[in-house]
Amino acid sequence: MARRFRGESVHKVDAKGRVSIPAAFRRVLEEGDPDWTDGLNPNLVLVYGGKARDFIEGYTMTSMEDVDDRIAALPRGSKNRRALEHMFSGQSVQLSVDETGRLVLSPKLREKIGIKNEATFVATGDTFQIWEPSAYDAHAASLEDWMDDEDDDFDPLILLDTAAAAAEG
Amino acid sequence: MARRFRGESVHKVDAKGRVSIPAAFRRVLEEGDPDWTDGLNPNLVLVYGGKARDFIEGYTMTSMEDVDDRIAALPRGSKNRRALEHMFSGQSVQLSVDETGRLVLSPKLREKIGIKNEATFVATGDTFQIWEPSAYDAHAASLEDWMDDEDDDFDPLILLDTAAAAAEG
DNA sequence: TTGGTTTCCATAAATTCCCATGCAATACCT
DNA sequence: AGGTATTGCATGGGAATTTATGGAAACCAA
Repeated sequence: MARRFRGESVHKVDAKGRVSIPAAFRRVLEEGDPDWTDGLNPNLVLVYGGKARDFIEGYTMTSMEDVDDRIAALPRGSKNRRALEHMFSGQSVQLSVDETGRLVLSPKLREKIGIKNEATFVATGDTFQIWEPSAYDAHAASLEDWMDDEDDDFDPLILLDTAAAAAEG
Repeated sequence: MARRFRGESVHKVDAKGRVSIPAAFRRVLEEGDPDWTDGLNPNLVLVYGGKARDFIEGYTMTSMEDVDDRIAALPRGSKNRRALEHMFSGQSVQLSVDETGRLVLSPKLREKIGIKNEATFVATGDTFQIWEPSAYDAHAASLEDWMDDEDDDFDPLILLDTAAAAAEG
């Protein structure tokens, strides 16, 4: 596994849809783009499909290739394969980071997740997500409250205990 | 299990957020970073998530990989997995030790645990913790008081007995 | 020609890099 | 053994870069 995305931060989105990508994420995108070389700007893929998802998902070039390969391994014409192709091929865009470290979110993408002047970038391992800030805060709060419902000095790592995890799902 | 962190010490935090990492911890970080080689500076990951936690947790690269792998082994989309991803990917940073053995705590991290000019580093086995000194002192005192409540001739090693540990939590 | 796109230029604030100092711990020499 | 040179560690300060963000000008497709 290559270097992972880590961290979360909020950035301004201007009238043209430009947003700075967190600098730390740029390093990961660079490593994850086979065509990238020092001085160039890395490419990436944004997936905006999934009606129920209220975020856009960002992939490095290599992790997207990996997803494509796995889809290609499914039986041709199967329902699963077609659904995945629709989402990852149809409902996605490839673009590149610009000279100043920004990417441009087209009006279509902005509307999809309701972004206005700001966007929250969140790492999720080998991909990252772009959210409308308040939607993200609500989402994060629900996850955190759930964790805190446990013992006072609950250690989240307990969730890693496979037995417990299997029992609770 | 690789070499473990041991000991505790207090260090100055300057206006830029720079803090020296206890030298002994650096050796562990070096051993725990597969990319490290003599002359280079080791990388590490700081986890600052967990509303209830009043400390930041430091991981070596390999122990963090281990955590990531264990999270990846949980069912995709399960609540546990999402909560853990949120905490370990979203609420974490990867950074590297600088030339002089320091790391930089961003304002965000300092605020999280209320650090001003000093930080206490505490070993906890395969990870270490960074605390605001007085908060740590209080925490340590409560642990010690708890042990003192036991019998006069109480041997802490009794806590190692798995049956007893499971029964009392 | 109108709205959406790119390019190119500009800048303040945050972050990294480089150099410097006082000590403590250790090694070295005679 | 006694003293001296050497190395490592904790901290500071300032300069050099990188970020994040804004705006004007050149493009373009419909």
